Amino acid sequence: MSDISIGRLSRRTGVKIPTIRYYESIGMLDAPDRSAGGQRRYDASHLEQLRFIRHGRDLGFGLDDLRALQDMASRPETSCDAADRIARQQLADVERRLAGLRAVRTELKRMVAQCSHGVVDDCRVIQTLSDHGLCDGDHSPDRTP
Amino acid sequence: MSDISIGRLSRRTGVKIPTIRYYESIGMLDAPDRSAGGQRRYDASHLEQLRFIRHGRDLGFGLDDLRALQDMASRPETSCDAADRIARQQLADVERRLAGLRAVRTELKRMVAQCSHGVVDDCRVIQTLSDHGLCDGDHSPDRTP
DNA sequence: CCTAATCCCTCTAGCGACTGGAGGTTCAAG
DNA sequence: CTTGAACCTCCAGTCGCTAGAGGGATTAGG
Repeated sequence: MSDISIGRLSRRTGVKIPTIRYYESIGMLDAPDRSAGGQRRYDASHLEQLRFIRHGRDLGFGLDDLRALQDMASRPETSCDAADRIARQQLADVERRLAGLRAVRTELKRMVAQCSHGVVDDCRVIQTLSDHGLCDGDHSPDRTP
Repeated sequence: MSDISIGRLSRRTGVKIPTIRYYESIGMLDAPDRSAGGQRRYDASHLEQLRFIRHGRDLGFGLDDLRALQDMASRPETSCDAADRIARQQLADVERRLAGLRAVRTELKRMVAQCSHGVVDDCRVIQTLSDHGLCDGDHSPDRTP
């Protein structure tokens, strides 16, 4: 109905053009109709769908989770327990990462504060990296797998 | 001198075996001597080097940064300004991500708290994802690029 | 109607930082 | 000397994009 080009859709959602095509290629976003010349023509429903994905990504959900949530959204009479579970999981994950990042920040701050701005041999930044014993040692990895 | 096998090195540093080999392949970790049969034999200096990398990774430094820091560590009489800059940058990055994650946590909490545990059509989790207007809207993306 | 500028197409390959598996070799204890 | 654990190489896959090459489509202006 609205006949939106991919560039326009990109501007309206803040999702880059290659990313939109990528989402289509992995089945996250419905394939739109094409113009006579083969260009993608989106409508309001795609806009909505892509905003859903974008918002979910911003909140840190993985594409698999979003697929599941999208799926639920399309069946409004089913129970939302699964959605709730996914969101709670995500929240727990975010809390975990926050805790890790806070510990990391603490150590980075100490490193930076103690740097004497002299020579590498006296530099707290490099000393700390070389010897974990110099720091509290209870900062968990930030790896976000 | 110490003749450490890769498995032992892995256990001592908490770095997985394939990761150790990967580090060697990209030139992050010095290639060790080999046994007569071609197996890697590490010594104390590798242990130290790998702990340096491990600790840096735990603090969220990228491998390129760590390469630079390692390089500096090996030239103790040079100025540590560059090291300081890298660490400050990393700290700024961590602060940015903390801010993003906190915003994300806030919205996730609201989503979860308002879920009525009924049917998808009334589920705040899915409603929020569908319509960004329902939330404050100022949570920045968590993408960690 | 024609042209130029802008947009869009597919396809392939790459990023960072690993992780895992297949299929084969070596080491160390008994 | 045998056995089983540990090691080797090579390749492919993960996640979520992102970029570039080499072309075709669309659209606004003249």
